[in-house]
Amino acid sequence: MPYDHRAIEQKWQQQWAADGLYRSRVDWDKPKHYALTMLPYPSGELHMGHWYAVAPSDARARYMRMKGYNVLFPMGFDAFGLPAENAAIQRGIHPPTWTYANIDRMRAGFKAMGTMFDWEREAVSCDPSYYRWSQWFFKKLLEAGLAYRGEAVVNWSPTLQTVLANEQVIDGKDERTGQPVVQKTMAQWFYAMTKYAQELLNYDGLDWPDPVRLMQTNWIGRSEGADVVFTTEHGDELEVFTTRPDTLWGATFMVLAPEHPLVDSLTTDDQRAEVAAYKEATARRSEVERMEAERDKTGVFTGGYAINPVNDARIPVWIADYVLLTYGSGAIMAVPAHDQRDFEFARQFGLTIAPVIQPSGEAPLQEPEMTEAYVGPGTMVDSGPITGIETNTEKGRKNPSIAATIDWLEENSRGREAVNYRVRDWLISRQRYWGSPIPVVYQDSGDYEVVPDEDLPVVLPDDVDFQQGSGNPLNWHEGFLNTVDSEGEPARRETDTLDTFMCSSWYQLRYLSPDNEDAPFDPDEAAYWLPVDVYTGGSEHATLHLLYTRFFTKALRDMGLYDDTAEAMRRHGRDPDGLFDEPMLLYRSQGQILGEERAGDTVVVDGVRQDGRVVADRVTVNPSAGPGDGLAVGEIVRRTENVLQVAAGEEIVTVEVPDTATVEIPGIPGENDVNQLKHHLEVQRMSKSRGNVVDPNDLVEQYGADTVRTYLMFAYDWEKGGPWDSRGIVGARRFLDDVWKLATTEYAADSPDGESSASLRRLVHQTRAKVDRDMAAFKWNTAVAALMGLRNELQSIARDGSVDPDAWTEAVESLLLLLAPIAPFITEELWRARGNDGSVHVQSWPEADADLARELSVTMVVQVNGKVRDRVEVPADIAEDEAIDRAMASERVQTYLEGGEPKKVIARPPKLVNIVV
RNA sequence: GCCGGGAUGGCGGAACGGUAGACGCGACGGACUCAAAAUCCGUUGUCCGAAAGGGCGUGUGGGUUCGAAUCCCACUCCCGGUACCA
Repeated sequence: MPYDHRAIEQKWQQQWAADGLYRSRVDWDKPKHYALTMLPYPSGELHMGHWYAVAPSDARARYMRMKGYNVLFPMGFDAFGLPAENAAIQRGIHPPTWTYANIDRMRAGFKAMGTMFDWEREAVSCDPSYYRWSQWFFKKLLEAGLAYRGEAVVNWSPTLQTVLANEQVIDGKDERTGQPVVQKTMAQWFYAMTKYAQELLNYDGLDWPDPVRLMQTNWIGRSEGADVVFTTEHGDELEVFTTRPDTLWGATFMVLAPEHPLVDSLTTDDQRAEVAAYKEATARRSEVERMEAERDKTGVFTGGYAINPVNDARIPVWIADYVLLTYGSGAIMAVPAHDQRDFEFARQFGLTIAPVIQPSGEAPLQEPEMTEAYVGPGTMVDSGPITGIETNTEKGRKNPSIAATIDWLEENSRGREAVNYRVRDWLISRQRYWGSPIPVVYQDSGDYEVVPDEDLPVVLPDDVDFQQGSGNPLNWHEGFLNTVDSEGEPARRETDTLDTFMCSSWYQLRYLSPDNEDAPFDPDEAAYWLPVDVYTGGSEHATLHLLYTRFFTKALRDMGLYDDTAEAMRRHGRDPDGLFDEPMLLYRSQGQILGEERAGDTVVVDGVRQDGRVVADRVTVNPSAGPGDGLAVGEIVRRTENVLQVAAGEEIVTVEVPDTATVEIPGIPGENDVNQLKHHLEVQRMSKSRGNVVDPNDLVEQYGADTVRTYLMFAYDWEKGGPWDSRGIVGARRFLDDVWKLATTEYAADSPDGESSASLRRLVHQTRAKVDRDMAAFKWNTAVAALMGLRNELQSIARDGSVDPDAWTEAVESLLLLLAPIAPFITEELWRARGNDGSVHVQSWPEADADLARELSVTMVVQVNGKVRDRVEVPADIAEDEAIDRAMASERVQTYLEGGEPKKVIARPPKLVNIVV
């Protein structure tokens, strides 16, 4: 009976559904395990990246189930977002139509993948029954003072009169029209995430990868220092945050962000034109560009002055784009002698540089000889009350000069100790249609009111017209816009929608009771399942999504939204203390599957040169063509629609291929067109626009889902990812073919012997231990490799019949059980075909017996000066003396010793002895 | 720019500071076959050597150590994030 993956996978998909094998229900008598993997955006079909993320997570959930846990492993869809609107605009498909069709395809894909998702717990974020609660949470946050209306800049396209996503802006221009984009300030909604900045720095009790914690810690960016109040000449207060208040006496100018509110009043009439021009230029730059330290410093003098509160010095106020309004107070005091960026700025514009630290034991700093800012330790000079105090490189109060300055500032009411965070409040407004409406109405007075609970959700209207204008169609949907406030007075609805990160900040709660109409989640379910025990997802989410969801959990806790859950926990004897501080206890991230590298076609182009490019009338694919065979000859390195970039020798030639041109591709029969020309692909992220997508459906059809799962888990270090290789998959299929044969062929014990049987049992129990360890640690590739190793051994035993039947059966059934989480279909079929009762997936995990796994003899390496010179078989429990004797007895070692005594011997029995001569 | 990660045979990848290259792909040789595919058996880092054996070898340059792919310092290139892609 051959291995027919199509029949088997169909059969078990249906049988499992019919048996309800993957329903997960609260059972207080069993330990729970909430396994969660990031919900996908429904972009179309499942692609290789989804398989790579989800199949191992599914294997992990199955493993935990076999380990005896009651496992909850749900799936849903993060269904609001930009691509649906793009489809609407470009192809005229309505966002919900497009989205729900994609969800149907992807759900079917996950079933074909063999996942153990409990589909009765599915949650879809664009469904009104879901976003009703997103809106409700917004209300709660607003009532708790954690949501507020503020101002923020957006990418504004003056041509389209619309707000663009960062992704839609390429090099300061709109990607579709090529027209410039400017930064524009708008009133928008925020969550006060900075209130939780300090708590978010704490990872106690969390098993999260160090790099993720580091990135989040850096993202939050805590710095200690002081707030110091300067005054303008008009008497306006101008507060700055500084980490080096001790250098206040060296502040020779101030720099404000160009958007700072005091810029206009500070600017003198002669500087007004220049300042206005600079502000406009800044509006065209992105934040990343502004922060590039390598760039030449730019800036403009406002003409205004400020008074330094420590010495009443009158210092000029400049504006420069390297100061951001979003960090600190949007203004800095500049100490060019001791800050490199300020130093460069001062040199660029000829501003005063005044050293206030003298390095210890070095020549004193002197102007104008300084070539860079001095940031080392020393003694404070020319600094009024703190002159003579030592300074080191410590931050905050640990630095004596800073501590002294803070004390002085506070005593004299000129400033105070302060902590500043780089992290900003969470901007949740999106000027988009395809998102959850923000449940707010605006009265004629300009005041706003929240929509009452009984009117939630504010439903997103279906009848919108994307063609009528550009941007958010809610802006001119009269039926949506016009409403009344609580007094029955006319009011206008908020047309901004919620950031989709908000939907994904609480979805783990909705899975607990997706149909609940009374609350976002059922406290009785939550009491059992929360918190998430294992979370998996892409490393690209390390800062944004993972910080947002941590913030959200803490906010919910503080708003008392877990109180009922805690109560239910107590009823069941579970201590709720600390269980609502963090959403996910353990997190692991997987890498990305990149596209397969591919050479482009070598083409011969004939046509005419025109405006620096070639307009082709004939393009012929010819791998052996050389220079001179046509107007342009070479590999296609890039193709965008009908424009080719051809690498003709050193030069890249742009070739336009009009409809009238002839395209000849010898490998493809019939009439050819420009779309069939292959261009060079680098190893890079798979995406439709790059044309390097590998469709898993084709592979499932050809090899089966089990093979695709096994291959994806085998071929990469899961946390790293790597480029797709279409050839390697046959190895995974061969492995499953071999497993099939081993489990279905009658074993003939022709010449059983005790030693071979014990040796096989040793390997089986070593493999059990290895796979157990690897699966616990998400090391899928080495787990599969260990199973392949067992396969190899069983194949050789099948040939010589050297073990007794019991040892054989134990080995084969161990192989099936250990493989079950990875390849659920074939193992289920084989398990039952061998006459076992019940599903392989509800069996107990085959635990290793340490005694049976213990190795009796070991190959000991004998090194001379760290180089391997001999190997000897020794008992695994060999003593150190004995190991050294055995090593010294080696003839090979003796030739290196040349009769002398070793200088030193390092013994690490039973693996190694190193003899130094 | 800034933050985080990575680099090991022809390829994907293994290796508690202790035998570098497990496992797989590919390639090569052989068996089976009229032949091919599939399958099975074997070889496969590289150089010198008939062999025994030896030299070299984990992105680059230095360092620590009896011993470094692994730890430290400096660099190069690649990937992810950079707050409106999700």
